[in-house]
Amino acid sequence: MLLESDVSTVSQVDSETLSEHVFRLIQAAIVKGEIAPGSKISEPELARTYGISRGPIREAIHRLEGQKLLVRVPHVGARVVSISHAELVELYEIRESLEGMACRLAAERMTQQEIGELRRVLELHEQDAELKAGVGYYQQEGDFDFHYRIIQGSGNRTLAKLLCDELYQLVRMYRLQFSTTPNRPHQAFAEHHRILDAIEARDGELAELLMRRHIGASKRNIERHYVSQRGQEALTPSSKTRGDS
Amino acid sequence: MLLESDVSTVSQVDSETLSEHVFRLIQAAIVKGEIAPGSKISEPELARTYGISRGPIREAIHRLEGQKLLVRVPHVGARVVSISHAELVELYEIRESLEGMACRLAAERMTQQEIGELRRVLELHEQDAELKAGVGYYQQEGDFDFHYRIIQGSGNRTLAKLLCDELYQLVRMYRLQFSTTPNRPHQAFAEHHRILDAIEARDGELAELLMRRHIGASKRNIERHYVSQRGQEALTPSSKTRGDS
DNA sequence: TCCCGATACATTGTCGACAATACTTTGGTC
DNA sequence: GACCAAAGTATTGTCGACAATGTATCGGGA
Repeated sequence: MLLESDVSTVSQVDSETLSEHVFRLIQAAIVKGEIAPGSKISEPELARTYGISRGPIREAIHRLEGQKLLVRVPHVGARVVSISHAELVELYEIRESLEGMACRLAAERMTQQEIGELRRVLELHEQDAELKAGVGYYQQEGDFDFHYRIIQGSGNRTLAKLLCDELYQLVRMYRLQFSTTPNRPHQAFAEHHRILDAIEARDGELAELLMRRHIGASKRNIERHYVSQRGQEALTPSSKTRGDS
Repeated sequence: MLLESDVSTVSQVDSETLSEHVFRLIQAAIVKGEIAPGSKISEPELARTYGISRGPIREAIHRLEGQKLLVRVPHVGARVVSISHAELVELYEIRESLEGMACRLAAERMTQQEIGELRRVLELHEQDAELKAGVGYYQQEGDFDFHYRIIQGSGNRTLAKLLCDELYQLVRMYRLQFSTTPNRPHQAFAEHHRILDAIEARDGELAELLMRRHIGASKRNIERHYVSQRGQEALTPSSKTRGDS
Protein backbone atom coordinates (compact mmCIF):
# COMPACT_ATOMS: atom_id res chain seq x y z
CA MET A 1 0.00 0.00 0.00
CA LEU A 2 2.75 2.41 0.94
CA LEU A 3 5.69 1.17 -1.02
CA GLU A 4 5.72 3.03 -4.27
CA SER A 5 8.70 4.63 -5.88
CA ASP A 6 12.09 3.00 -5.53
CA VAL A 7 11.17 -0.18 -3.76
CA SER A 8 9.94 -2.65 -6.29
CA THR A 9 9.96 -1.18 -9.81
CA VAL A 10 10.68 -4.69 -11.09
CA SER A 11 14.30 -5.47 -11.88
CA GLN A 12 13.75 -7.29 -15.18
CA VAL A 13 17.43 -8.16 -15.51
CA ASP A 14 16.75 -11.50 -17.12
CA SER A 15 14.98 -11.50 -20.42
CA GLU A 16 11.86 -12.52 -18.58
CA THR A 17 8.65 -10.93 -19.69
CA LEU A 18 7.17 -8.26 -17.45
CA SER A 19 3.87 -10.05 -17.60
CA GLU A 20 5.52 -13.27 -16.50
CA HIS A 21 7.30 -11.48 -13.72
CA VAL A 22 4.30 -9.77 -12.18
CA PHE A 23 2.35 -12.97 -12.65
CA ARG A 24 4.72 -14.74 -10.34
CA LEU A 25 4.87 -11.83 -7.93
CA ILE A 26 1.14 -11.53 -7.60
CA GLN A 27 0.75 -15.28 -7.38
CA ALA A 28 3.26 -15.44 -4.56
CA ALA A 29 1.62 -12.51 -2.82
CA ILE A 30 -1.73 -14.24 -2.93
CA VAL A 31 -0.45 -17.61 -1.80
CA LYS A 32 1.56 -16.06 1.01
CA GLY A 33 -1.52 -14.18 2.08
CA GLU A 34 0.00 -10.78 1.58
CA ILE A 35 -3.06 -9.75 -0.36
CA ALA A 36 -5.85 -11.21 1.76
CA PRO A 37 -8.54 -13.37 0.19
CA GLY A 38 -11.60 -11.58 -1.01
CA SER A 39 -9.83 -8.28 -1.37
CA LYS A 40 -10.07 -6.37 -4.60
CA ILE A 41 -7.26 -6.28 -7.13
CA SER A 42 -6.79 -2.79 -8.48
CA GLU A 43 -5.05 -2.59 -11.83
CA PRO A 44 -3.90 1.02 -11.47
CA GLU A 45 -2.60 0.38 -7.98
CA LEU A 46 -0.60 -2.65 -9.04
CA ALA A 47 0.69 -0.75 -12.04
CA ARG A 48 1.92 2.01 -9.77
CA THR A 49 3.34 -0.44 -7.29
CA TYR A 50 5.42 -2.28 -9.85
CA GLY A 51 6.12 0.80 -11.92
CA ILE A 52 4.82 -0.65 -15.14
CA SER A 53 1.86 -0.20 -17.44
CA ARG A 54 -1.52 -1.79 -16.97
CA GLY A 55 -1.07 -4.12 -19.93
CA PRO A 56 1.17 -6.75 -18.33
CA ILE A 57 -0.84 -6.51 -15.13
CA ARG A 58 -4.01 -7.35 -16.97
CA GLU A 59 -2.41 -10.32 -18.67
CA ALA A 60 -1.13 -11.61 -15.35
CA ILE A 61 -4.59 -11.19 -13.87
CA HIS A 62 -6.12 -13.22 -16.64
CA ARG A 63 -3.63 -15.99 -16.10
CA LEU A 64 -4.32 -15.94 -12.37
CA GLU A 65 -7.98 -16.18 -13.16
CA GLY A 66 -7.31 -19.28 -15.23
CA GLN A 67 -5.53 -20.72 -12.22
CA LYS A 68 -8.55 -19.97 -10.09
CA LEU A 69 -6.62 -17.76 -7.71
CA LEU A 70 -8.68 -14.77 -8.79
CA VAL A 71 -12.34 -14.31 -9.51
CA ARG A 72 -13.13 -11.67 -12.06
CA VAL A 73 -16.42 -10.07 -12.91
CA PRO A 74 -16.60 -8.00 -16.10
CA HIS A 75 -16.54 -4.24 -15.75
CA VAL A 76 -16.08 -4.54 -12.03
CA GLY A 77 -12.71 -6.07 -11.39
CA ALA A 78 -10.89 -9.02 -9.91
CA ARG A 79 -10.88 -10.24 -6.34
CA VAL A 80 -8.67 -12.77 -4.64
CA VAL A 81 -10.57 -16.00 -4.41
CA SER A 82 -12.20 -16.61 -1.08
CA ILE A 83 -13.29 -20.17 -0.64
CA SER A 84 -15.50 -21.36 2.13
CA HIS A 85 -14.62 -23.95 4.66
CA ALA A 86 -16.91 -26.32 2.84
CA GLU A 87 -14.98 -25.82 -0.36
CA LEU A 88 -11.72 -26.37 1.42
CA VAL A 89 -13.06 -29.66 2.66
CA GLU A 90 -14.06 -30.53 -0.89
CA LEU A 91 -10.52 -29.79 -1.95
CA TYR A 92 -9.24 -32.20 0.64
CA GLU A 93 -11.59 -34.86 -0.62
CA ILE A 94 -10.10 -34.41 -4.05
CA ARG A 95 -6.63 -34.60 -2.63
CA GLU A 96 -7.60 -37.78 -0.83
CA SER A 97 -8.52 -39.41 -4.09
CA LEU A 98 -5.72 -38.04 -6.21
CA GLU A 99 -2.87 -38.37 -3.77
CA GLY A 100 -4.07 -41.81 -2.83
CA MET A 101 -3.63 -42.79 -6.43
CA ALA A 102 -0.29 -41.00 -6.62
CA CYS A 103 0.89 -42.89 -3.58
CA ARG A 104 -0.08 -46.24 -5.05
CA LEU A 105 1.74 -45.42 -8.26
CA ALA A 106 4.73 -44.16 -6.32
CA ALA A 107 4.95 -47.46 -4.48
CA GLU A 108 5.12 -49.18 -7.81
CA ARG A 109 7.42 -46.82 -9.64
CA MET A 110 9.68 -44.87 -7.30
CA THR A 111 13.31 -45.87 -7.58
CA GLN A 112 15.15 -47.20 -4.58
CA GLN A 113 17.26 -44.07 -4.63
CA GLU A 114 14.26 -41.77 -4.53
CA ILE A 115 12.89 -43.72 -1.60
CA GLY A 116 16.19 -43.36 0.19
CA GLU A 117 16.21 -39.62 -0.38
CA LEU A 118 12.70 -39.28 0.89
CA ARG A 119 13.65 -41.25 3.97
CA ARG A 120 16.46 -38.84 4.64
CA VAL A 121 14.18 -35.86 4.12
CA LEU A 122 11.82 -37.30 6.65
CA GLU A 123 14.59 -37.77 9.18
CA LEU A 124 15.69 -34.22 8.60
CA HIS A 125 12.22 -32.97 9.31
CA GLU A 126 12.11 -35.04 12.42
CA GLN A 127 15.26 -33.42 13.72
CA ASP A 128 13.85 -30.01 12.99
CA ALA A 129 10.72 -31.05 14.75
CA GLU A 130 12.69 -31.70 17.89
CA LEU A 131 14.17 -28.24 17.69
CA LYS A 132 11.17 -26.20 16.79
CA ALA A 133 8.88 -28.61 18.57
CA GLY A 134 5.32 -27.55 18.77
CA VAL A 135 5.70 -24.67 16.41
CA GLY A 136 3.63 -26.44 13.84
CA TYR A 137 4.11 -23.68 11.37
CA TYR A 138 7.35 -24.86 9.87
CA GLN A 139 5.87 -28.26 9.43
CA GLN A 140 3.84 -27.04 6.52
CA GLU A 141 6.75 -26.78 4.17
CA GLY A 142 8.06 -30.12 5.27
CA ASP A 143 4.68 -31.65 4.80
CA PHE A 144 4.41 -30.18 1.34
CA ASP A 145 7.87 -31.45 0.57
CA PHE A 146 6.86 -34.97 1.51
CA HIS A 147 3.71 -34.88 -0.55
CA TYR A 148 5.47 -33.22 -3.47
CA ARG A 149 8.04 -35.95 -3.69
CA ILE A 150 5.50 -38.72 -3.62
CA ILE A 151 3.45 -37.01 -6.29
CA GLN A 152 6.52 -36.60 -8.44
CA GLY A 153 7.38 -40.21 -7.77
CA SER A 154 4.07 -41.34 -9.18
CA GLY A 155 5.44 -40.83 -12.65
CA ASN A 156 2.14 -39.37 -13.79
CA ARG A 157 3.25 -35.96 -14.96
CA THR A 158 -0.24 -34.78 -15.76
CA LEU A 159 -1.26 -35.57 -12.22
CA ALA A 160 1.80 -33.81 -10.86
CA LYS A 161 1.02 -30.66 -12.78
CA LEU A 162 -2.57 -30.72 -11.66
CA LEU A 163 -1.79 -31.22 -8.00
CA CYS A 164 1.33 -29.12 -7.61
CA ASP A 165 0.62 -26.29 -9.99
CA GLU A 166 -3.03 -25.77 -9.22
CA LEU A 167 -4.64 -27.39 -6.24
CA TYR A 168 -1.70 -27.00 -3.91
CA GLN A 169 -1.65 -23.27 -4.47
CA LEU A 170 -5.08 -23.06 -2.96
CA VAL A 171 -4.37 -25.47 -0.13
CA ARG A 172 -1.18 -23.66 0.71
CA MET A 173 -2.87 -20.31 0.62
CA TYR A 174 -5.57 -21.35 3.00
CA ARG A 175 -3.26 -23.12 5.36
CA LEU A 176 -1.21 -19.98 5.80
CA GLN A 177 -4.22 -17.79 5.54
CA PHE A 178 -6.60 -18.24 8.40
CA SER A 179 -4.34 -20.18 10.64
CA THR A 180 -6.06 -23.48 10.22
CA THR A 181 -2.63 -25.01 10.55
CA PRO A 182 -3.57 -28.31 12.09
CA ASN A 183 -0.54 -28.34 14.33
CA ARG A 184 -0.51 -32.03 14.80
CA PRO A 185 3.14 -32.61 13.96
CA HIS A 186 3.92 -35.82 15.75
CA GLN A 187 0.93 -37.66 14.44
CA ALA A 188 1.66 -36.45 10.93
CA PHE A 189 5.24 -37.62 11.20
CA ALA A 190 4.18 -41.07 12.24
CA GLU A 191 1.78 -41.23 9.33
CA HIS A 192 4.46 -40.10 6.92
CA HIS A 193 6.74 -42.83 8.12
CA ARG A 194 4.16 -45.52 7.76
CA ILE A 195 3.35 -44.34 4.27
CA LEU A 196 6.98 -44.46 3.30
CA ASP A 197 7.32 -47.91 4.81
CA ALA A 198 4.51 -49.13 2.63
CA ILE A 199 6.12 -47.58 -0.42
CA GLU A 200 9.44 -49.18 0.40
CA ALA A 201 7.69 -52.50 0.77
CA ARG A 202 6.19 -51.89 -2.67
CA ASP A 203 2.75 -52.35 -1.19
CA GLY A 204 0.78 -49.96 -3.38
CA GLU A 205 -2.55 -50.86 -1.92
CA LEU A 206 -1.49 -50.15 1.63
CA ALA A 207 0.36 -47.00 0.64
CA GLU A 208 -2.79 -45.66 -0.99
CA LEU A 209 -4.89 -46.50 2.02
CA LEU A 210 -2.49 -44.83 4.42
CA MET A 211 -2.22 -41.71 2.32
CA ARG A 212 -5.99 -41.43 2.13
CA ARG A 213 -6.21 -41.75 5.88
CA HIS A 214 -3.45 -39.20 6.33
CA ILE A 215 -5.25 -36.60 4.26
CA GLY A 216 -8.56 -37.65 5.72
CA ALA A 217 -7.18 -36.85 9.17
CA SER A 218 -6.21 -33.37 7.99
CA LYS A 219 -9.66 -32.96 6.55
CA ARG A 220 -11.31 -33.86 9.83
CA ASN A 221 -8.98 -31.42 11.51
CA ILE A 222 -10.32 -28.69 9.27
CA GLU A 223 -13.88 -29.76 9.83
CA ARG A 224 -13.31 -29.41 13.57
CA HIS A 225 -12.28 -25.83 13.08
CA TYR A 226 -15.29 -25.48 10.88
CA VAL A 227 -17.83 -26.36 13.53
CA SER A 228 -15.97 -24.34 16.12
CA GLN A 229 -16.46 -21.16 14.15
CA ARG A 230 -19.28 -22.46 11.97
CA GLY A 231 -18.61 -19.95 9.18
CA GLN A 232 -21.27 -20.98 6.77
CA GLU A 233 -20.35 -18.44 4.13
CA ALA A 234 -17.03 -17.56 2.59
CA LEU A 235 -14.62 -16.68 5.30
CA THR A 236 -14.59 -13.09 6.45
CA PRO A 237 -12.74 -11.13 3.81
CA SER A 238 -12.28 -8.08 5.98
CA SER A 239 -11.44 -9.40 9.42
CA LYS A 240 -7.75 -9.70 8.67
CA THR A 241 -6.07 -7.05 6.63
CA ARG A 242 -2.72 -8.44 7.72
CA GLY A 243 -0.88 -5.18 7.82
CA ASP A 244 2.28 -6.61 9.37
CA SER A 245 4.89 -7.98 7.03
CA MET B 1 -7.76 -18.91 -42.96
CA LEU B 2 -9.78 -17.41 -45.78
CA LEU B 3 -12.69 -15.84 -43.99
CA GLU B 4 -11.76 -12.29 -43.25
CA SER B 5 -13.92 -9.29 -43.79
CA ASP B 6 -17.65 -9.53 -43.25
CA VAL B 7 -17.97 -13.03 -41.89
CA SER B 8 -17.31 -12.99 -38.21
CA THR B 9 -16.54 -9.47 -36.96
CA VAL B 10 -18.00 -10.43 -33.59
CA SER B 11 -21.57 -9.35 -32.94
CA GLN B 12 -21.13 -8.12 -29.36
CA VAL B 13 -24.82 -7.38 -28.96
CA ASP B 14 -24.90 -8.39 -25.34
CA SER B 15 -22.81 -6.37 -22.94
CA GLU B 16 -20.34 -9.21 -22.94
CA THR B 17 -16.72 -8.28 -22.99
CA LEU B 18 -14.87 -8.74 -26.25
CA SER B 19 -12.16 -10.58 -24.41
CA GLU B 20 -14.72 -12.92 -22.90
CA HIS B 21 -16.29 -13.46 -26.28
CA VAL B 22 -13.16 -14.38 -28.19
CA PHE B 23 -12.08 -16.46 -25.23
CA ARG B 24 -15.12 -18.64 -25.69
CA LEU B 25 -14.78 -18.65 -29.47
CA ILE B 26 -11.17 -19.72 -29.43
CA GLN B 27 -11.83 -22.22 -26.71
CA ALA B 28 -14.60 -23.79 -28.73
CA ALA B 29 -12.47 -23.77 -31.86
CA ILE B 30 -9.71 -25.61 -30.06
CA VAL B 31 -11.97 -28.15 -28.42
CA LYS B 32 -13.82 -28.79 -31.67
CA GLY B 33 -10.50 -29.29 -33.39
CA GLU B 34 -10.98 -26.44 -35.81
CA ILE B 35 -7.55 -25.16 -34.92
CA ALA B 36 -5.52 -28.39 -34.86
CA PRO B 37 -3.35 -29.22 -31.88
CA GLY B 38 0.22 -28.06 -32.04
CA SER B 39 -0.56 -25.33 -34.53
CA LYS B 40 0.54 -21.82 -33.84
CA ILE B 41 -1.79 -19.11 -32.63
CA SER B 42 -1.18 -15.86 -34.44
CA GLU B 43 -2.38 -12.76 -32.65
CA PRO B 44 -2.58 -10.54 -35.73
CA GLU B 45 -4.40 -13.22 -37.66
CA LEU B 46 -6.98 -13.73 -34.92
CA ALA B 47 -7.34 -9.98 -34.58
CA ARG B 48 -8.07 -9.69 -38.30
CA THR B 49 -10.38 -12.69 -38.22
CA TYR B 50 -12.52 -11.30 -35.43
CA GLY B 51 -12.14 -7.70 -36.51
CA ILE B 52 -10.88 -6.49 -33.16
CA SER B 53 -7.66 -5.29 -31.64
CA ARG B 54 -4.91 -7.49 -30.33
CA GLY B 55 -5.60 -6.56 -26.72
CA PRO B 56 -8.61 -8.75 -26.06
CA ILE B 57 -7.02 -11.54 -28.07
CA ARG B 58 -3.98 -11.52 -25.85
CA GLU B 59 -6.09 -11.60 -22.73
CA ALA B 60 -8.06 -14.54 -24.03
CA ILE B 61 -4.82 -16.30 -24.90
CA HIS B 62 -3.56 -15.85 -21.37
CA ARG B 63 -6.75 -17.28 -19.96
CA LEU B 64 -6.53 -20.23 -22.32
CA GLU B 65 -2.99 -20.74 -21.18
CA GLY B 66 -4.22 -20.88 -17.60
CA GLN B 67 -6.66 -23.55 -18.70
CA LYS B 68 -3.84 -25.50 -20.24
CA LEU B 69 -5.39 -25.44 -23.68
CA LEU B 70 -2.49 -23.37 -24.99
CA VAL B 71 1.22 -23.52 -24.40
CA ARG B 72 2.97 -20.22 -24.64
CA VAL B 73 6.66 -19.48 -24.87
CA PRO B 74 7.80 -15.89 -24.36
CA HIS B 75 8.69 -13.88 -27.41
CA VAL B 76 7.70 -16.74 -29.66
CA GLY B 77 3.98 -17.22 -29.32
CA ALA B 78 1.28 -19.63 -28.30
CA ARG B 79 0.53 -23.06 -29.69
CA VAL B 80 -2.47 -25.28 -29.16
CA VAL B 81 -1.54 -27.91 -26.65
CA SER B 82 -0.56 -31.20 -28.15
CA ILE B 83 -0.56 -33.97 -25.63
CA SER B 84 0.92 -37.37 -26.28
CA HIS B 85 -0.95 -40.60 -26.09
CA ALA B 86 0.83 -41.29 -22.84
CA GLU B 87 -0.48 -38.06 -21.37
CA LEU B 88 -3.98 -38.86 -22.54
CA VAL B 89 -3.74 -42.15 -20.70
CA GLU B 90 -2.57 -40.28 -17.62
CA LEU B 91 -5.62 -38.08 -17.94
CA TYR B 92 -7.83 -41.13 -17.98
CA GLU B 93 -6.14 -42.43 -14.87
CA ILE B 94 -7.01 -39.18 -13.17
CA ARG B 95 -10.56 -39.43 -14.38
CA GLU B 96 -10.71 -42.97 -13.05
CA SER B 97 -9.86 -41.75 -9.60
CA LEU B 98 -11.90 -38.58 -9.60
CA GLU B 99 -15.02 -39.84 -11.29
CA GLY B 100 -14.92 -42.95 -9.19
CA MET B 101 -15.16 -40.73 -6.17
CA ALA B 102 -17.83 -38.61 -7.79
CA CYS B 103 -19.86 -41.70 -8.50
CA ARG B 104 -19.64 -42.89 -4.93
CA LEU B 105 -20.76 -39.51 -3.67
CA ALA B 106 -23.52 -39.39 -6.26
CA ALA B 107 -24.84 -42.72 -5.02
CA GLU B 108 -25.08 -41.20 -1.58
CA ARG B 109 -26.40 -37.79 -2.44
CA MET B 110 -28.32 -37.75 -5.71
CA THR B 111 -32.00 -37.15 -5.25
CA GLN B 112 -34.51 -39.70 -6.45
CA GLN B 113 -35.67 -37.22 -9.02
CA GLU B 114 -32.19 -36.71 -10.43
CA ILE B 115 -31.77 -40.44 -10.71
CA GLY B 116 -35.06 -40.69 -12.57
CA GLU B 117 -34.01 -37.99 -14.99
CA LEU B 118 -30.71 -39.67 -15.63
CA ARG B 119 -32.54 -42.93 -16.28
CA ARG B 120 -34.65 -41.21 -18.90
CA VAL B 121 -31.60 -39.64 -20.50
CA LEU B 122 -30.05 -43.05 -20.77
CA GLU B 123 -33.16 -44.47 -22.43
CA LEU B 124 -33.16 -41.58 -24.83
CA HIS B 125 -29.60 -42.31 -25.81
CA GLU B 126 -30.45 -45.93 -26.26
CA GLN B 127 -33.18 -45.08 -28.72
CA ASP B 128 -30.80 -42.86 -30.64
CA ALA B 129 -28.33 -45.66 -30.60
CA GLU B 130 -30.79 -47.87 -32.40
CA LEU B 131 -31.22 -45.24 -35.06
CA LYS B 132 -27.67 -44.18 -35.64
CA ALA B 133 -26.39 -47.57 -34.65
CA GLY B 134 -22.72 -48.05 -35.10
CA VAL B 135 -21.99 -44.44 -35.80
CA GLY B 136 -20.18 -44.16 -32.53
CA TYR B 137 -19.59 -40.48 -33.01
CA TYR B 138 -22.78 -39.18 -31.58
CA GLN B 139 -22.25 -41.29 -28.55
CA GLN B 140 -19.64 -38.89 -27.31
CA GLU B 141 -22.05 -36.18 -26.36
CA GLY B 142 -24.34 -38.68 -24.75
CA ASP B 143 -21.48 -40.16 -22.85
CA PHE B 144 -20.40 -36.75 -21.67
CA ASP B 145 -23.95 -36.01 -20.67
CA PHE B 146 -24.05 -39.10 -18.52
CA HIS B 147 -20.77 -38.37 -16.84
CA TYR B 148 -21.64 -34.71 -16.41
CA ARG B 149 -24.80 -35.50 -14.54
CA ILE B 150 -23.12 -37.90 -12.19
CA ILE B 151 -20.37 -35.43 -11.47
CA GLN B 152 -22.92 -32.75 -10.76
CA GLY B 153 -24.81 -35.20 -8.62
CA SER B 154 -21.77 -35.72 -6.43
CA GLY B 155 -22.50 -32.44 -4.71
CA ASN B 156 -18.80 -31.58 -4.66
CA ARG B 157 -18.81 -28.35 -6.58
CA THR B 158 -15.06 -27.98 -6.52
CA LEU B 159 -14.74 -31.38 -8.09
CA ALA B 160 -17.36 -30.53 -10.67
CA LYS B 161 -15.52 -27.38 -11.69
CA LEU B 162 -12.25 -29.22 -11.93
CA LEU B 163 -13.60 -32.06 -14.02
CA CYS B 164 -16.07 -30.25 -16.25
CA ASP B 165 -14.32 -26.94 -16.74
CA GLU B 166 -10.79 -28.18 -17.17
CA LEU B 167 -10.06 -31.82 -17.69
CA TYR B 168 -13.04 -32.55 -19.86
CA GLN B 169 -12.04 -29.88 -22.32
CA LEU B 170 -8.88 -31.81 -23.01
CA VAL B 171 -10.55 -35.18 -23.13
CA ARG B 172 -13.21 -33.87 -25.43
CA MET B 173 -10.69 -32.24 -27.69
CA TYR B 174 -8.68 -35.37 -28.08
CA ARG B 175 -11.65 -37.58 -28.60
CA LEU B 176 -12.83 -35.48 -31.48
CA GLN B 177 -9.32 -34.75 -32.58
CA PHE B 178 -7.53 -37.81 -33.82
CA SER B 179 -10.46 -40.07 -34.12
CA THR B 180 -9.67 -42.19 -31.13
CA THR B 181 -13.41 -42.43 -30.66
CA PRO B 182 -13.59 -45.82 -29.05
CA ASN B 183 -16.74 -46.73 -30.87
CA ARG B 184 -17.86 -49.29 -28.42
CA PRO B 185 -21.39 -48.04 -27.92
CA HIS B 186 -23.24 -51.12 -26.78
CA GLN B 187 -20.73 -52.05 -24.16
CA ALA B 188 -20.65 -48.48 -22.88
CA PHE B 189 -24.41 -48.42 -22.63
CA ALA B 190 -24.47 -51.58 -20.60
CA GLU B 191 -21.87 -50.14 -18.28
CA HIS B 192 -23.82 -46.93 -17.90
CA HIS B 193 -26.89 -48.86 -16.93
CA ARG B 194 -25.11 -50.91 -14.35
CA ILE B 195 -23.59 -47.81 -12.86
CA LEU B 196 -26.96 -46.17 -12.59
CA ASP B 197 -28.40 -49.30 -11.04
CA ALA B 198 -25.77 -49.15 -8.35
CA ILE B 199 -26.52 -45.50 -7.72
CA GLU B 200 -30.22 -46.19 -7.49
CA ALA B 201 -29.48 -48.95 -5.00
CA ARG B 202 -27.45 -46.40 -3.04
CA ASP B 203 -24.49 -48.71 -3.23
CA GLY B 204 -21.68 -46.17 -3.36
CA GLU B 205 -18.93 -48.70 -3.20
CA LEU B 206 -20.20 -50.65 -6.16
CA ALA B 207 -20.97 -47.49 -8.11
CA GLU B 208 -17.42 -46.31 -7.65
CA LEU B 209 -16.01 -49.64 -8.71
CA LEU B 210 -18.15 -49.78 -11.83
CA MET B 211 -17.29 -46.25 -12.84
CA ARG B 212 -13.61 -46.94 -12.44
CA ARG B 213 -13.95 -50.00 -14.62
CA HIS B 214 -15.95 -48.06 -17.17
CA ILE B 215 -13.27 -45.42 -17.55
CA GLY B 216 -10.57 -48.04 -17.32
CA ALA B 217 -12.12 -49.76 -20.32
CA SER B 218 -11.94 -46.53 -22.29
CA LYS B 219 -8.37 -46.13 -21.22
CA ARG B 220 -7.45 -49.57 -22.46
CA ASN B 221 -9.21 -48.73 -25.69
CA ILE B 222 -6.92 -45.77 -26.11
CA GLU B 223 -3.87 -47.79 -25.23
CA ARG B 224 -4.82 -50.25 -27.98
CA HIS B 225 -4.79 -47.41 -30.50
CA TYR B 226 -1.52 -46.36 -28.96
CA VAL B 227 0.33 -49.57 -29.70
CA SER B 228 -1.24 -49.79 -33.13
CA GLN B 229 0.32 -46.52 -34.18
CA ARG B 230 3.02 -46.44 -31.49
CA GLY B 231 3.38 -42.67 -31.62
CA GLN B 232 5.96 -42.16 -28.96
CA GLU B 233 6.07 -38.40 -29.22
CA ALA B 234 3.32 -35.85 -29.24
CA LEU B 235 0.95 -36.68 -31.98
CA THR B 236 1.84 -35.35 -35.40
CA PRO B 237 0.91 -31.68 -35.39
CA SER B 238 1.08 -31.36 -39.15
CA SER B 239 -0.45 -34.52 -40.53
CA LYS B 240 -3.98 -33.22 -40.28
CA THR B 241 -4.68 -29.64 -41.11
CA ARG B 242 -8.35 -30.49 -41.18
CA GLY B 243 -9.27 -28.22 -44.01
CA ASP B 244 -12.78 -29.54 -44.43
CA SER B 245 -15.46 -28.02 -42.29
C1' DT C 1 -34.81 11.90 8.48
C1' DC C 2 -34.83 8.79 4.76
C1' DC C 3 -35.02 7.60 0.01
C1' DC C 4 -34.31 8.56 -4.78
C1' DG C 5 -32.10 10.60 -8.89
C1' DA C 6 -28.32 13.11 -11.11
C1' DT C 7 -23.77 14.40 -11.42
C1' DA C 8 -18.82 13.49 -10.81
C1' DC C 9 -15.27 10.27 -10.19
C1' DA C 10 -12.65 6.09 -10.59
C1' DT C 11 -11.89 1.76 -12.81
C1' DT C 12 -12.20 -1.41 -16.47
C1' DG C 13 -12.23 -2.41 -21.60
C1' DT C 14 -10.34 -1.40 -26.07
C1' DC C 15 -7.42 0.59 -29.30
C1' DG C 16 -3.36 2.04 -32.17
C1' DA C 17 1.61 2.84 -32.04
C1' DC C 18 6.28 1.90 -30.87
C1' DA C 19 10.16 -1.06 -29.09
C1' DA C 20 12.28 -5.55 -28.61
C1' DT C 21 12.83 -10.04 -29.95
C1' DA C 22 12.53 -14.03 -33.06
C1' DC C 23 12.25 -15.87 -37.72
C1' DT C 24 13.30 -15.59 -42.81
C1' DT C 25 15.77 -14.59 -46.66
C1' DT C 26 19.60 -13.14 -49.04
C1' DG C 27 24.35 -12.93 -49.93
C1' DG C 28 28.99 -14.40 -49.28
C1' DT C 29 32.73 -17.55 -48.28
C1' DC C 30 34.93 -22.07 -47.76
C1' DG D 1 27.27 -27.39 -53.08
C1' DA D 2 26.93 -26.44 -48.15
C1' DC D 3 27.41 -23.67 -44.22
C1' DC D 4 27.54 -19.21 -41.91
C1' DA D 5 26.57 -14.11 -41.49
C1' DA D 6 23.69 -10.08 -41.98
C1' DA D 7 19.94 -7.45 -43.31
C1' DG D 8 14.94 -7.45 -43.63
C1' DT D 9 10.47 -8.86 -42.16
C1' DA D 10 7.01 -10.36 -39.06
C1' DT D 11 5.43 -11.19 -34.46
C1' DT D 12 5.39 -10.44 -29.68
C1' DG D 13 5.76 -7.22 -25.58
C1' DT D 14 4.77 -2.75 -23.66
C1' DC D 15 2.90 1.66 -23.44
C1' DG D 16 -0.27 5.73 -23.16
C1' DA D 17 -4.81 7.42 -24.43
C1' DC D 18 -9.69 7.22 -25.08
C1' DA D 19 -14.34 5.11 -24.54
C1' DA D 20 -17.63 2.53 -21.72
C1' DT D 21 -19.17 0.98 -17.56
C1' DG D 22 -19.64 0.89 -12.56
C1' DT D 23 -19.33 3.33 -8.06
C1' DA D 24 -19.58 7.11 -4.90
C1' DT D 25 -21.03 11.69 -3.73
C1' DC D 26 -24.21 15.27 -3.55
C1' DG D 27 -28.63 17.45 -3.73
C1' DG D 28 -33.68 17.49 -3.82
C1' DG D 29 -38.14 15.78 -2.57
C1' DA D 30 -41.42 13.00 0.27
